[in-house]
Amino acid sequence: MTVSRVINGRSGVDEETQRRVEEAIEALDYVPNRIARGLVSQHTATIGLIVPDVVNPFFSPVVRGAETAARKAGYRLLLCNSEGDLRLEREYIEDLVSHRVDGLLLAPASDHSRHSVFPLLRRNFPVVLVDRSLPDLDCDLVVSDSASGARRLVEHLVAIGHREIAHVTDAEDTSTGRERLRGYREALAGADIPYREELVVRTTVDQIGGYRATQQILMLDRLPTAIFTVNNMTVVGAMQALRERGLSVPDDMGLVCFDDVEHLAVLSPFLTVIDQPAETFGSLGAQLLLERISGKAGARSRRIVLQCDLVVRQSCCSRSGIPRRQPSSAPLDVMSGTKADP
Amino acid sequence: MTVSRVINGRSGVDEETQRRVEEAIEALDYVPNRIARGLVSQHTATIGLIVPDVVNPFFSPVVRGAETAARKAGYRLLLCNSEGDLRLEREYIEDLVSHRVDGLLLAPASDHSRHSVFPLLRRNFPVVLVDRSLPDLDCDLVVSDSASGARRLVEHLVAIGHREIAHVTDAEDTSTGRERLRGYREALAGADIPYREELVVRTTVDQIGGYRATQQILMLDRLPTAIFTVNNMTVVGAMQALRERGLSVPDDMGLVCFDDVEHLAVLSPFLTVIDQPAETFGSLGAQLLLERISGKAGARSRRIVLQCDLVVRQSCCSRSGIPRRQPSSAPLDVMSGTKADP
DNA sequence: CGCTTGTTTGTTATCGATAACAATGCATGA
DNA sequence: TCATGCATTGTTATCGATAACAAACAAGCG
Repeated sequence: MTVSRVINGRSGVDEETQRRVEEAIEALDYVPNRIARGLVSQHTATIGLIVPDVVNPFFSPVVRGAETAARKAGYRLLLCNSEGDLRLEREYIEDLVSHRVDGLLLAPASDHSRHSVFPLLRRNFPVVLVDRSLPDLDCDLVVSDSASGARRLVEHLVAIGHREIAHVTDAEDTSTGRERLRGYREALAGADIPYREELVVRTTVDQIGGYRATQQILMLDRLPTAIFTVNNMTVVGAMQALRERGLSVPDDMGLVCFDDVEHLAVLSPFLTVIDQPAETFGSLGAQLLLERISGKAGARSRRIVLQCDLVVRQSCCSRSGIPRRQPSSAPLDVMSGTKADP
Repeated sequence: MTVSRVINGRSGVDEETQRRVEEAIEALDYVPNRIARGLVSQHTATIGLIVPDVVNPFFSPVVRGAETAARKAGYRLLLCNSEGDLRLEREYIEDLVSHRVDGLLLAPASDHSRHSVFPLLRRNFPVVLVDRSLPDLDCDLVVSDSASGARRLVEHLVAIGHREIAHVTDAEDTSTGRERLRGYREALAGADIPYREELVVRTTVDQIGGYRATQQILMLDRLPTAIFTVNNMTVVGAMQALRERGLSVPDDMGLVCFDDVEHLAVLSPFLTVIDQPAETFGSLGAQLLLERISGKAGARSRRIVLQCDLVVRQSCCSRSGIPRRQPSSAPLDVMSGTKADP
């Protein structure tokens, strides 16, 4: 008990005793056991974070943002990679609850994640969703304005002359996919361009999905002049499919997508994209979660919608007949559209 | 006690009782507390992973590899971002120990991390280092053959005609920096090219460091024909500095580095690099750690050195007078050097 | 019938930290 | 001298799960 008092800096310990305790701690390499402390205090100072994939350049900043915010508040982060798999996601959730994390930050795999999250909310377990919302679920969340972003992206394509724009999207079981599709349709409608079913291809939102979807688009009799893919992984697959067919971007086909990639943006500023504030998803999400954990949050759920930026580069604006924004000759041109600066 | 027996599937419980317990568990949303279980069993089934930065495209695969390997063995991962900061790293280590993680996977910030790690080893606490080794420390580790990689990279530059090759390296307090510098010198020596002090610039291994170091190189009276940067972050800064000076890669300056970036490799296969098996660092590191935790490891430390691949693309081979490997005209050329395939 | 054996369930103590309370020693003042 | 206050230290019980052991009861057997 006296040792406990010394460690926690409580008053009422003789100076001489305190010195002796500190000596003993030093001599024995004694480190207090936070686990045991957690048993008493009923909180672990740990939060869980589940993302589909840390390697995805959208999610790794989310992870960093969350980890940094958590640490600054004295919390630790248990990281889980759901691989976008519902079963795995559910296992992770159960495991985290069993580990008594104080709260959960979740980037859901799909709408079906709802079934794993609902029981937590019913028990008043602190949960904050990031990136995607879940239908009919009243829960704190941080998302971006996908519809508006997609609309602006497609409006940009239209403004520079594209009228036949394909869209690679997901299986329509994610809020982001639905919203981006909605933005795409709104932009088309706003420009009096008819919506053509065959130009919208649903797929898994990974590289191979983007590849296959683009192959399917390239089998159309009348090819579109530009492709808008739903995220940064699908665009990679799309690029591969285009290359295999000998199509160059942007000369033969415009290509735009959601999510910027920091590295890429500097080394090869090429893709025109909608840039989401990924790190903020993590830091703000963690902040909301910590507020809820500490009871500062109130009963009402908070839904934060972040705005994204349209970053215009060169991947969609040099089609024959469609003027480029900049002449593309000198190597210096590659600089335009760069975001980061040292 | 009977409940405990049911949960752990032990024998000696009446079927009728078992059914009643299960009903109660269901009705009460009861979830066993692993924390309390850990108090008894003295292990948490949790490992700590400290990396300088999850967003770095080298480290995010390390994290994924470690997380996946850990999960498959029933372990969880506490992720920490040291930001390459020694103080923060030390705090994280103490915190993880205090949380009673069963072991620690560490990508050390620098040689000085030694002082944080040594006390752990003395207490026989399971530790595995990844990416960098620490001087005079007998510890399990997974690193790559940096010297050989650097040598091959510079030998390649020499083979295609470069003789004045600058090197952006770190403050010489990391094993990777030293080894890569050694490889650089060996390659020069092997080609009878004198080592010139002013062509080697030490810096912090981040974007801004690469930027400043390259600026310094560009202030030389006689410019080199190629720059070799120590990793994927410095190369980004180098690219920015080159662009600011209106120098094009590879026409005005060759540029090569350590670490490939998956995204970049497909979207814009441009940089000639040494590709390290990043994910394997994580998965193998976790495997070594789990073996040590379970006592299967034996007293001797295991030091695993992974080989890396030279990936030749177009960032160093078109200097006037230095022939390109491929003529650079058709868009299809951009495909050469691509690693990933769907 | 009494003893052993096996099945099932319940008690107690433990992990490590700590809240709540109890005990100890010493000094002060009535 | 003895009660009282104060500073300091020690005890007991607790968090939740479980190891080790104990108890309760039925069945089988000589």
